[in-house]
Amino acid sequence: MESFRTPGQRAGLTRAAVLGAAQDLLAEKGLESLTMRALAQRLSVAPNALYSHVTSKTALIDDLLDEVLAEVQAPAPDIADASDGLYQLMASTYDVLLTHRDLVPLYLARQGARGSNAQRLGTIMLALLARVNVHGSAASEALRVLIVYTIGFAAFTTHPPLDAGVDRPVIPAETLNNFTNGLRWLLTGITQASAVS
Amino acid sequence: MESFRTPGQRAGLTRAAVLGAAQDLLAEKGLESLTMRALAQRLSVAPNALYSHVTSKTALIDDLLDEVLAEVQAPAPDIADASDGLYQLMASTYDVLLTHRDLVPLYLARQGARGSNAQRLGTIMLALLARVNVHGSAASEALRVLIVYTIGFAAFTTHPPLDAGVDRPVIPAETLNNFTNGLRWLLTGITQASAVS
DNA sequence: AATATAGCTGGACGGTGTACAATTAGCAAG
DNA sequence: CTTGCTAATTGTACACCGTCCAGCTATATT
Repeated sequence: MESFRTPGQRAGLTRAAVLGAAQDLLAEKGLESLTMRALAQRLSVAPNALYSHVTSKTALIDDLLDEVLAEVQAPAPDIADASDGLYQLMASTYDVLLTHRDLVPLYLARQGARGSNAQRLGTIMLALLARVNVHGSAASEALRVLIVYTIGFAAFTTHPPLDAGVDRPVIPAETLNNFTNGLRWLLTGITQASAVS
Repeated sequence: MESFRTPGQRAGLTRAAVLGAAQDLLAEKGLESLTMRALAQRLSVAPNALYSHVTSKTALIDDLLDEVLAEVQAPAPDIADASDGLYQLMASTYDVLLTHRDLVPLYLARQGARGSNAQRLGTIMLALLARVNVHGSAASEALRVLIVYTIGFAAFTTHPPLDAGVDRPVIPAETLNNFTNGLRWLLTGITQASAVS
């Protein structure tokens, strides 16, 4: 509990170590417990020490969000069926989000992470959309719809939904079907719309 | 700035007054400024006084969320075209959400408000879904998809999206089109799926 | 070897939500 | 008309939060 170091002595912290510990703490104790003080304690360090490696808690979380997005498996932009590529990408995103349940509300509260990984995924999505003849503003619209839907659905999956009293047991596999169904609806809608215009 | 009342003297607070002031404060100063102390000051009352009418800040916000949902204009359950009824309901919800921008992130972070108004809307939606031959678990799935999509889209509308660098000006009318397009995709998907099964 | 830099600690500041005890206004009952 | 109970309100305070500032010193730079 007490301090082992006197001022001036180093603890060998790294920015990566801080991010990693934050991710662990989040996974173990949940979002509410992710506090700068708790994080510092886990690293056996004074709370202020963190600010040598992270400019603010907000920035820390932003980095966390983008770091998670690195796990998303994106299909090659030249995949045979572009529409299928979009499907795979969103499905993988959904999957990744479910393995980091506590972060999901943050994606929403903040806004979908402008980090480099997010940009990478965005670019791939736009490329795929272009291959199904969706360009310009229509493309960014479709992009938005897909992202919204995926993150939103993850939010409703991870945290208990409202349920207007129908059937009780929320089976994960069912929920996955639920997600993929809606996703397909959106994708057919997007591609059909481009066929008309 | 100072206290006009001595302990024991009443201020005539009501639960409704507290909720109302909270809503005003939110609209005027934004989410960050909605603090128990600020709320108390606006009502010329000590911060603790609020706890005679509200059990916690969380509960207060929950009530706020549900109160806003009362503004949603729901179509009569026996509207001619049930699918159109769903469309109108979600469109109205989207509209209401946009007039309370600061609450939107809260709907997501928390989870869609289990209050009485939310239940009322849920029931109506299920009734409409039944009329387009969607029942049981499929119905609650569809319900979830529609809610997720609407709230999620509102979130991306109110708070600046990420934008992978295409076109700049985010015209509200365009965004509305964006929303209604996706909504139609979902609705056709939902109804078509029921036609198959 | 001298000096700058950057990591760390101690301590503090201003903010938050909220519990506790003491006061007293308003109302019901005698 | 008095008495007493309940519930609204205040003052005070606690524990916690994110973060700034000043000092110390191990390390990198010159």
